[in-house]
Amino acid sequence: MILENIFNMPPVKGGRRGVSDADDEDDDYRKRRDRNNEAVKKSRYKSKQRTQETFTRVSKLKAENQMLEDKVKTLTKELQFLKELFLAHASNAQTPKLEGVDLEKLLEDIPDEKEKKT
Amino acid sequence: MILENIFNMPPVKGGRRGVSDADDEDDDYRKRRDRNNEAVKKSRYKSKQRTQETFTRVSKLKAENQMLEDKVKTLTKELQFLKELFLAHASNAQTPKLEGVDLEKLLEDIPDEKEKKT
DNA sequence: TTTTATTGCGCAATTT
DNA sequence: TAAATTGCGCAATAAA
Repeated sequence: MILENIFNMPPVKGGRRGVSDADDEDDDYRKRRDRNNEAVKKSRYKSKQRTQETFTRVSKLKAENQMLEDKVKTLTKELQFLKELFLAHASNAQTPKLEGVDLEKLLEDIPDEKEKKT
Repeated sequence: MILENIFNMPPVKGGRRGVSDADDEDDDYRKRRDRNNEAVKKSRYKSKQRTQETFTRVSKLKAENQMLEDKVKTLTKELQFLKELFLAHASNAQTPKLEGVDLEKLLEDIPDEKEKKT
């Protein structure tokens, strides 16, 4: 945690460190720098990928959301309709005012709880 | 588009460019570098902000989505129930099998198409 | 301790 | 001409 700089020693051209080392350490340094530079590229690439995916994710979720909202709207309307139908029938069993409606079609339109995504 | 380097001239210590310029240009250079460095920080900060917001966006959308799915599920069940009720009544008007159900409560539970977000 | 992964930062090229 | 972006390398340091 102190001043180790174990990884990289700045190119200290003037002022050798040990005694029996010519340019071996320089090569080592370069080698390490190059490897790190590669790692950096890799890391940044991954990062960009994630960001991109996140944006895509937002798009998908927005679309899914829209679909669900439409569905809720439709279901609500159908329920509203049935509700009125019921009330009418209940309050006046002898006057099937709405009885003539396309009940069959309505029942067909009822979603069967299919379409379950994630 | 060529090799202009209009913005920054690398610190060419040795080898003056003009003749009547001592370190004015160096100061200029520094000044420009510093300003650019600031701009860079600012830009990267904004970038991170956007990324962060995007992540937040995903979370919110996911939550909203979950809510909508639950709602659809509930509405579907209610419709399913009414559907059966209807069929029972239609096929056998004299045998109100399901008539005893908590119709009132059901009707109350019906969403009133409120809650319209964006 | 060594190696790889992340991150902040500055330079320069390029874009706006 | 200045500010905003972006690719890139260095070094510190976090994570393996």
